[in-house]
Order: sequence, then structure tokens, then C-alpha cells
Amino acid sequence: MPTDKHTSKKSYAGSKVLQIDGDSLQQGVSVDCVIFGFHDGNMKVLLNKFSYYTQWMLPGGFVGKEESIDTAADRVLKNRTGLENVYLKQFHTFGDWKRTKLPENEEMLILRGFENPKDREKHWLMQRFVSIGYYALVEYSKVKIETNEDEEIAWFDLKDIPELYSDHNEILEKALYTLRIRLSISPIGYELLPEKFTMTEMRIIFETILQKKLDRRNFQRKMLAAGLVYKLDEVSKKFGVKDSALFSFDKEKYEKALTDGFLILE
Amino acid sequence: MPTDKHTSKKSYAGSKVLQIDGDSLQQGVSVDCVIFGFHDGNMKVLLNKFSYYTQWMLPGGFVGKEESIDTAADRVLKNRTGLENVYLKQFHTFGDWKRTKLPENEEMLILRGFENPKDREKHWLMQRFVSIGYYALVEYSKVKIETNEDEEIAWFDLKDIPELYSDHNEILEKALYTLRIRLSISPIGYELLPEKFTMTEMRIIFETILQKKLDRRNFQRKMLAAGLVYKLDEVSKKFGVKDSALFSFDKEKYEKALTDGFLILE
DNA sequence: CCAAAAGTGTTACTGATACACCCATGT
DNA sequence: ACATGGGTGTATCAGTAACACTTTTGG
Repeated sequence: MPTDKHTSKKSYAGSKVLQIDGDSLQQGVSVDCVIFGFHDGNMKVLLNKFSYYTQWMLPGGFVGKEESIDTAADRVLKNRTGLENVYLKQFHTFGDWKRTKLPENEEMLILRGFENPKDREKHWLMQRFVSIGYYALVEYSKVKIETNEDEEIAWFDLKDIPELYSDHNEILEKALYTLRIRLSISPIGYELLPEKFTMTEMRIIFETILQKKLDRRNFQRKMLAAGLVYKLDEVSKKFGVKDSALFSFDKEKYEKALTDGFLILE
Repeated sequence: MPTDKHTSKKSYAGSKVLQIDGDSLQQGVSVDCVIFGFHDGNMKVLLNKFSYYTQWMLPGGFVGKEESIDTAADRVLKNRTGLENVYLKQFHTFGDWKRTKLPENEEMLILRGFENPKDREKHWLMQRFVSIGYYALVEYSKVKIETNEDEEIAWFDLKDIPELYSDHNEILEKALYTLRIRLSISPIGYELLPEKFTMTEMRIIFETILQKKLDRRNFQRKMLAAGLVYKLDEVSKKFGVKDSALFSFDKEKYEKALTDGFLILE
């Protein structure tokens, strides 16, 4: 539940979130983004931590009264990564009534000067938030992380995610699940990989999302047969010790596979 | 956006929705249910119409401040169909900022005595609602429809849906799309069909959702091969003129196919 | 010299698809 | 008699899955 560019009425040093004017927001609605990247042979997720919370959380934001939820998600992504027009899709909405009735929120308010319990109770931050989850696929190298004193932002290895704020671990799990379903219907990788990549990089993405090993020979054959990728006349040494061929996506065929369907289930 | 069982502060004859105490609700959040049934060889959707609206709409409801969104959806389904513990899944959240800023809502308030524009503007019904869409699969014959003077409820043939309130046609389309994706991964039918059914009934459901014809022979072979259904020693004349065999689901295998995945893509 | 990753090719088999013909019955 | 839906069987073809051996090079 993070900061945005809303004007402030009061100023609470070191806690941007309290500078937000609650009246300009759609009450009790937020968006959270699961931002996936790929680097060094590992799937990564972008997380942030506010100075006034102890746990990491998914980058999120509130929704303006006259703002569509998709626009709010775009804004959150742009704020945190600098990226626009990337793959960003809504996948699930989280609305357990206790999900944001958390002691850490109350503690944060106490720390920030709301000593009277009645004041805290009335504060717009203390209501239950229904949060709409989005997942994004971004090219790791293009993300510009800007950490400031209020907010720390970092990539985490998917295999090494800490315990997150509220139900954010569950949100991440659900995003992965959705990605798995999507992958069983259409390919993934275009948005995550650089222009030139090795077949191993692409395969690792599939393996990570599907959570199973794929035969490297059958995998390559299938991708080439589907026309999704084509081999370049270049080699690289990204992974092993031996040169390996570089590939690029055939954008046209890839787009076609996205809409027409494409099955990979080994 | 329909009625619920909330206590009223004021009473406005003939418009239950205005009897709802807005303070007990999560502001600006609602649920809408796309309830699918199957009858007479056709896929059906349950719609309702309130006396103070001209258009039909999807059965929906508001979310209590201390109520989970899934519980709200369960409640809406129970209210309209009498059914509990049926297949009901969230599929998408609709949050365009203009989606419920509609003249019909304002007109409804005028008709119900809110003559002062300022009063209407402040009314909790006039804000933008973010609506969480759920779809349900129910057994047609088990649904008990109870129409009253305020609310008319009826099944509509999927091929014959009128223009609905707000973006409800879009919500219905999206529900169908989601169902199509689900069907490409796991079977559907258990929740829609009676205990005993003919293979043609089952096939029609698949054809309707996938929007394409399936070869009846291959279809039956595949369902039997997967062990999803088994043939009974009974016959019926539901469809054609000739007796046809009745089948039942193998619940265990069906559940297994739901989780393990099952592909039908002819 | 060995481990780790990459390049290359073949085989077997399952499952999807596409058909053809006959049967039963209500109109 | 004929249209309509139901029952049964089969041939083909493509795509998946399983698998082995060699090459390269950094440590």
C-alpha cells in the first residue's frame, strides 16, 4: 500500500503515505503489482519496503476516485520501474475482510503521531482494503530502480522470497499460478527476455513457471517448429562454458500464438 | 446492484436498494454473479430486473464492511437461487471509473424522492463502484426462482441476451471467455448436468462454451477414455427420436482431472 | 582430465482427426 | 420414406516423449 502523487494536506515527515489526501481516493480499494523479471538464470520479483514498515511488500497503490483501476496499476508500475506500455494484466482480487486489519498499520499510525485510538480508528487507512492484483512481465535490464529514504526497492529471487506484508505471499502465489495457466495456453518470454537470448534462458523461464524440468532438445525443437523464435548467426557464453547460439523472437508469430493458442505441456 | 438483507434506516416504498444502510457497507465495492445453467439443450444465464430500472442486469450485491468478497458472492447466489455450496469462482474485477456513473442511477434517485441534485450527489449509490465478477455453474432444475414486486428474475438463453445495465454485457462476455479457458484445462459439466445425462447434453455444453462443433464420436471416446464418465444401464429419449444411453460422472476421476489438468481442443 | 553445457538425430508410441455405415423411431 | 440423432469401428498422421553420443572449454 504505497505512495502516490497526491497532494498533501498535512505533512508527516518520513511517511509519504500519510501525506495522501484520503478524500481524493476511492475508499477501500487498492492495486498490488507482482512484477516479474528474469536475470542471471533466475526469475525475480520486484519488492519494496517502506521505512515505517518492517516487512517487504508488493508494489501497490491506491485508486483515485476518478481513475480506472487499470490506470492505477499502470501508474504504480511507472512509479516503481519507470516503464510504460509493458505487459500488465489483472489476475485476481483479494478481499478477505481481515486482510488489512493489521497491527502493523495501527503501529505505523501510532509512530506517526496518531496517539488517540479514536483518531486511528477513523483514519481512512484503517479500513479493510479490497486489493486488485496485477502481474507484469518486464525486461530486467530496462528497470530503473530508485530507492529513497522513504522507500527501498529491490529485486528478489523467486526462490528466496521473505515473509511479506499482509497476504502478499498469497498474492504472489496466485500470480504464479495464473502465469502457469497462461503458459499452458500461450507462450511467455517475449516480455521477459532481451532481444537476443539463448535457448537455455528461455527454457529456464518455462521451467520456473511450470515448476518442472523440460527436455532441452524437445523444447528447442518445439519452439523452432512453432516458428516462435529463429536462430541468429551469433553466439554467446551466458551460461555454460561452451558457446551457445542466440535466438530472437519472431514477433509476428509470437503475437499469433498469443491469440490462437499454443500448447506446451511436457 | 441489488438488494440485500441490511436493515433500513428510512423506508422508500418499492425500492429495496434504497433501504440499505450505506454505512454498513464497504464503500464503492460490489459483486456481480454470472450464473450459468443448462436446460433443454441450451446454456442459460440468470438475470434480474428491478422495478425501478428498465434494463435487465446480472444478479449482484454490495459487500459489507466486515464481509469477505467471496462471502458476499455466496450470499448473492443464495438470495437469488436458494443454492449453497455450488461452483462459484471469481474471474475478473471491473473498475472503469465511469462504469456506474450512469443517468439511470440518477433518474432512479429522482423517482424515489431525491429531488435536490446535491442530495443525489452525496448519496452513496452515486459513487463509482468497483465490481468483482463471479461466475457460477448450477444445476438448472435445482434453482428456485422467487420473483416479487420489486425484483423479477428469469433465465435467459445465452444466444438471446438483451442489452444489459451498465457494462454487464461485457462482464458476461468475460465470464464466458474465462469458462472457455477453464475448459481448455479441465472439464466442465459436473456442476451443470443432472445426475444422469446423455452424451449429447454434455457435448452441447462443451460446444457452447468453446463455440465450435465437436465430433460426437471422438468426444464420447475421449470422455470415456479419460474415465470422466461411465455408461449406465439406462436409456432416455431426451434429444432425438431414438433412445440414447445415459451416463454419470465418475466424481473421483472428475475431481482428479480438475486438479491435474485435462485437455480438450479439437 | 573432468564437469557442465551445447549440438545433433532417431525411434516408438500415443492421441487427435477424419471418416462410413447401419440402426431406431416419430412425423 | 425420410430426417434426425445414436451406436460402432478404423485408418492415418502428427506431435510428444524418451533417449545417446559427441563437442567445447574452464577449472
